[in-house]
Amino acid sequence: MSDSGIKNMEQFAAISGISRPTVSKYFNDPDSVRRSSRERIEAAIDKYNYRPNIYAMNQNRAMTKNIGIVVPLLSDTYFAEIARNLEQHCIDAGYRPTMFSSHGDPKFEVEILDNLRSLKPAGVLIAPLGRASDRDVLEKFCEDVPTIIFDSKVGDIGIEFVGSDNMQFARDITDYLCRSGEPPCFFEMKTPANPNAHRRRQSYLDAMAAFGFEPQVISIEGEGWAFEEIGFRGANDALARKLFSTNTILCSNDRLAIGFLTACYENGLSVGRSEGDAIRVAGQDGHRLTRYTCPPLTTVSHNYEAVSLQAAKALFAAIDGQENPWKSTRIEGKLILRASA
Amino acid sequence: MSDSGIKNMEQFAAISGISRPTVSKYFNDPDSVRRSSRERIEAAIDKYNYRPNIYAMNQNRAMTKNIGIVVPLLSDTYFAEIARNLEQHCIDAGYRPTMFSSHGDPKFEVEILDNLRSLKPAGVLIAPLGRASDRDVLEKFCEDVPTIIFDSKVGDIGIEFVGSDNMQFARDITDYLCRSGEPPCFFEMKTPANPNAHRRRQSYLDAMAAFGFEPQVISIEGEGWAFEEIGFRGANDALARKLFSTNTILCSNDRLAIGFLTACYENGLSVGRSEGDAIRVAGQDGHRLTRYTCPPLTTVSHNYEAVSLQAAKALFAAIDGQENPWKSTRIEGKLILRASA
DNA sequence: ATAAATATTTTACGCGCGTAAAATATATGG
DNA sequence: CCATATATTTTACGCGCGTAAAATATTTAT
Repeated sequence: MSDSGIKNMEQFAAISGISRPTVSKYFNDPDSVRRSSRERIEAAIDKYNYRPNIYAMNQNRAMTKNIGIVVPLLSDTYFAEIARNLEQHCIDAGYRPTMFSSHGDPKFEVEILDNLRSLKPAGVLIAPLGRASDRDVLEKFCEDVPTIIFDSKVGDIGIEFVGSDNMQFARDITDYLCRSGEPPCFFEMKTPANPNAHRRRQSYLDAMAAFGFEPQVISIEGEGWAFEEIGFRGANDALARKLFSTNTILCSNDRLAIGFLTACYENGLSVGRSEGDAIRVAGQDGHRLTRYTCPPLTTVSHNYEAVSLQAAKALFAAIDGQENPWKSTRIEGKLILRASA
Repeated sequence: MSDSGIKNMEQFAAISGISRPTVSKYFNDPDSVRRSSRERIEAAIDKYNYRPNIYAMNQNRAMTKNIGIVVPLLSDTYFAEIARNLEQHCIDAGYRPTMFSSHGDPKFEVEILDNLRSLKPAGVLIAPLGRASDRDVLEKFCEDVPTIIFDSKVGDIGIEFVGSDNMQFARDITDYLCRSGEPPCFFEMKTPANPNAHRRRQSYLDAMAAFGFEPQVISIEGEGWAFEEIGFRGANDALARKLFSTNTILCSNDRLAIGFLTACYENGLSVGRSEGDAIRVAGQDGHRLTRYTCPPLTTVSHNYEAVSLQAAKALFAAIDGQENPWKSTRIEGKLILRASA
């Protein structure tokens, strides 16, 4: 019960006693052939376990069922989670998703886009690197292939943009922190990889201004994607230098916050919102593990499901030929109150 | 500067003034054509930005440069990390790796293997689901495609097996824990997804016997891959029922340990090896974030680099035609002492 | 039962490229 | 400058499959 010598559809059709094109039709839609043909083909499949070559199939197809999903870094849990969601939606809708990671490198991003053309995808869902992306290449790609941009907006290209409302994230959590204790200092990377970081900072500044509080932004050094380590070092340094003017820290993202918590722990600072606690720490993103930090981290979670569903549906609609005007959707996150703040 | 109407190598060759097969040769090895031809081709590439279709290329190639990398779950950081390593080795060696995730589902694993045949890979690196895998399908696949099995051994199939020495992991850390304090209880899932869990338990039992200590295994309920949650609930339950006979817990893996730490925190148990601490907790795997738990987690880390390098090299050798007898390599992990134990 | 309408299968060609074998161009030796 | 050896390029065909258009089978109407 495996590939018993049958190497292609030609041979398979021969032993089935049916012409190859009919077999081809069967694989594209089993109901498109006569019942008798179908039964003979299925009997042969059971017997020889034949499967058509998916790449050859797509070679001369008018429209493939392929969908490319591209994210900056699959090892980042946020992207892994959203990519996983998108993948599932594609599968449920009968598409064949393939995932690609740019590894945080614009060169890879361009290469992936080039390779994607070979796949002849019906559509593509991409979270661009952001400011590091080769904008011209991206734009040209969007002209040629139905593409949804998600997470980081890059101009008004593609079918539409879907992402989280990062300004709302920072606004809501700043608001909460201001009302429940000392106003927060904002803790971020000086040169963030993702453009959303800038929106969060700006929104923090706006929210603080609305409250009439003096904002304080601590921008730490660090390159790359090892955010926990960067946050840990930055926090150690900032704590040693007593840089924080209040006892409340809002981190630009959860991974920085995780590093921050570790620094607090090692400096003997008890984190939390209770009487005896020395410092409050909050993050943003709704990272999987924030429920399991010590203490559990207060954060604003992306609405992963809504973002991925909106992006997927928009792509499917475009593939189905619907011509909608370009639009940008930013979905609200949800404040998750835990012990850390 | 993008695809300016040129849709295939035929057209590209025409405007370059060179025959298509020569262009084909160029893309397979730029030095295999006359310098003058090469220059004309490269000028045309600059001008029209043409790239051959990678899937059509592989259609009738004697040997592709494709390598498939298959893991049970890309969202698990251990697999994400090892897959990332493997991917890099493949790229460095001039291969084209493609990553696949079985999503913990044997059906997907079989489907991936089917699709992989369409890719005509030069070789495959796969971490099977383990006991859930369809063994017959796997075995048949290994007969047809040069395959290295890593992480979980399934029979003696494939070119060779490379994994971590899980028995050494549990032995060494049990040894350490016994020497540095009370002997550990073993905390694990009752029905682990990965067969290595059984090796770790057995090795714990052996090590305890060697010391003459009474072993204690706490096997908790829980299905799926949400290990932190499973560990958290199991720990809460076990702590409430005072199931642990000593103050030291060795978790079967780091993700369970992360959940365990959270349970300790919420139960007011201070974790660590200092005088005033109530409990010691250790994990196994060397999960990325164990450095940033509170307290940082003592664990045994996989030698990711050695495992992935050995697996990749073995595959490359097999692809190059070297006929080595089947072998199994288990690479030692490294004890990482931190504050939790 | 027969002609017309409809469903299904075949024929014939194409997709984008690799690759042996044949043809041609360049290099080497005298 | 010509013959032979060698480096390159072309010719011709194949890979595994999709898809219009033509051919055939089946169903429906009369």
